[in-house]
Amino acid sequence: MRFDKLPRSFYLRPTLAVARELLGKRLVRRYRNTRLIGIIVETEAYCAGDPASHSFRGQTLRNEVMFWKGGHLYVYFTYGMHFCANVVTGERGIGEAVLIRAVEPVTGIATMKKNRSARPRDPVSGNLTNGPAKFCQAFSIGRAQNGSDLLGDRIYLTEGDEITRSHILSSGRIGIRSGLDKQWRFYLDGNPFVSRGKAPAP
DNA sequence: TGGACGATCCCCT
DNA sequence: GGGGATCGTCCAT
Repeated sequence: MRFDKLPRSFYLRPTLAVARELLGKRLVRRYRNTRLIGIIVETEAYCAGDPASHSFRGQTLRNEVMFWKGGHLYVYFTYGMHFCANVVTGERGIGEAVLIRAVEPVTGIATMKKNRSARPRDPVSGNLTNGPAKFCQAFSIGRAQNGSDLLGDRIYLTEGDEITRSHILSSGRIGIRSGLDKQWRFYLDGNPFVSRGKAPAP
């Protein structure tokens, strides 16, 4: 197989390294006898001691999965209507994760469009997965996927094409009110599937 | 038990 | 560029 599944050891490393190196990796979602695949093009890191992180005030029922061992999927519900998906990093009990903010659709685009077409406006491919909640909707990721093991067969990550380090940019994270000084958002320079979210001024 | 708010998105002006 | 949708979660009464 050309694109091998990422091993557990990939996730058990410093969160910022994982956030950067997730760029270019392929996310595979088995869904109704088909396969949805996207290349990760934008991530954000949420670390221990970080006031912007859900884990900052300790473990609760909601953020429990964030404290699991690296290589699990933490899915949360927000704004009364959206889901966002994170890759848990580090050892059990740490509480760190990487938010998947955008992917480039590769396989199963027709299904992604269908999943996104609950909205009246016809989604075009550039508007399918260029935001954390859009990606979850296109890939049909919701509450049932919270806690998924990324070393399983339903949702997992694989190697991708090599990404040149100089093609990776960083910025402040989007949509948060604290931790604005941290340049913990990573994305591929010039990739059209990166979200158009407004980054806080540096 | 209540209220404030959120790691967003979409539509309108 | 601004506001509304919409509800689970958490913390303060």
